[in-house]
Amino acid sequence: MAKEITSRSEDYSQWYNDLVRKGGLADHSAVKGCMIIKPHGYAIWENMRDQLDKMFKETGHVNAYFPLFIPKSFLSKEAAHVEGFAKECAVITHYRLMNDPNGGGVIVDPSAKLEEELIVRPTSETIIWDAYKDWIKSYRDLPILINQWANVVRWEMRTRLFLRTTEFLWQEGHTAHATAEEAVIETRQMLDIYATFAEEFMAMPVIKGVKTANERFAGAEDTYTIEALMQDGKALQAGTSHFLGQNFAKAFDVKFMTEHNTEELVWATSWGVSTRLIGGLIMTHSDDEGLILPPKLAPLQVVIVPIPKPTPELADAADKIIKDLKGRGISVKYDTDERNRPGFKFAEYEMKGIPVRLGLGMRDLEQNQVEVARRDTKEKTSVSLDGIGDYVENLLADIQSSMFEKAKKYRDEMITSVDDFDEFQRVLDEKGGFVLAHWDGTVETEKRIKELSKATARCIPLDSKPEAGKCVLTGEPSTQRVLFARAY
RNA sequence: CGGGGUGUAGCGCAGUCCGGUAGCGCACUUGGUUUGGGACCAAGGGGUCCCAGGUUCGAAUCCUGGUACCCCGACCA
Repeated sequence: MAKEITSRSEDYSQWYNDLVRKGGLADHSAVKGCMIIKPHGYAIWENMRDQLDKMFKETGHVNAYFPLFIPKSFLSKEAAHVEGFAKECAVITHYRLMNDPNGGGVIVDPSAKLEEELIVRPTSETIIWDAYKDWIKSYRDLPILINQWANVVRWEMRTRLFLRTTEFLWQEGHTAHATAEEAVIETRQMLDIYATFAEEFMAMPVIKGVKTANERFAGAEDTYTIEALMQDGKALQAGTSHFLGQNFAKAFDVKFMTEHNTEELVWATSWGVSTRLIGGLIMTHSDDEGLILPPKLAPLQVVIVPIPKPTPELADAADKIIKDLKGRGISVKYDTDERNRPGFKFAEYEMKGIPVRLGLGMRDLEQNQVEVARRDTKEKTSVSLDGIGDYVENLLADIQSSMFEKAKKYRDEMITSVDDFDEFQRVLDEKGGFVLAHWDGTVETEKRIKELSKATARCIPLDSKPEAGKCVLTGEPSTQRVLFARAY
């Protein structure tokens, strides 16, 4: 009728687009590859942001803000970093417009050319380390544990709402340490925070691991990642935490005096997650009826729908429920909109992924009960109004955990160990998901595997045990299995 | 950046081949009847047909260029 969603089986990409658009999360904007994040989508981001921010602060981090524009010369100071980002930077060349003397609106004023061009940050390591150079003189100035919430721009060739947009919102942590050991601990700590956030709040199971050299962040010594699996069997890199070694300290000449009066280079980390997480959230849980949101991140957790329409009696009953739920910190709305009938509202709230719906009509009131519908399983039950608060509170917790369990069961079933390349290819083609395979550790083999199978090395899982074996492609010796998948 | 597709009312589309002054469904407005899973009847309102140029007496339709989005590849969070 009003809003049809393409089914996942028919066209997975179109299903995703339909959910983003019809679920009210985002729209395309007038600028290529950029999106308008609409209130429902932005509210999810705000919930993610607030929770992560809390976790960052609990571990001693503070927020700051560095500029959007970076002098072009900064980017070229770290060789690997330039290599990684040069191809996707937006460049500011002028600072003024003027009326077109030939008519036809405004043109760039050729006399307003910048002495040094500016780039729009694709990430902020360079401008931050240029500042750290002045901030860090002594071991007493360390560590610096700064995070910033910001937008960044990466001029990608192909974009998809939330998953890869030209401009996106994220947080980037940038820390400076006196020792390598401390920086590594920080890198791993932030990876753990991301994993905890993904699993406990997004209900999205992830595999923690370290990236292969080929997949590593430009300028990092080691890149740690959390990898999630989407319902179509493709992997999604959901967050990364980098041990940057002394690469940026060298590039920006950031040294400090130790307590032994020696001069040493500073050790660094950076770590980030972005609005891409929203794409991961959608593709982990949602179904053909619309979004399914975990209660801990849902902009609205409970909606009460009067049946067939609002009346004073129903309003009284709803008020009592609202008071009870709000006292428990549960967000709830009583839908008094008389333009639509209940059936329409049911479909609409299902589309938007509201975890719990309470259907309240006179028939229910006469029996002192309410109809409770959970979005994740679409189960409906009638529950006594006495103790409804306890029931809903428990139900939300149950939805949160069962969404995680369901996603984890699927993910675990989609991890396949393979020992020869035919099987490697066949599993990817017929089943999808993660493939655990031996690899000889060379970039050449990794690239060859990608060419042949479209699958990339996602990570070397942190919990993997050393295991002697032979590379799935070359037969060369290998000491452990690596996680491969086709990825977003 | 290559290949394919699409752009017409808020949304989804027909009309384009074969040029003649724009239509359907949903949504919207008004009135009425309805109401436990996307209500029904009636009467209305709403359009630079993506943009710019060209051909023509006349262009949504033909030609040229541009632009945006979608799908598939190469590059990436």
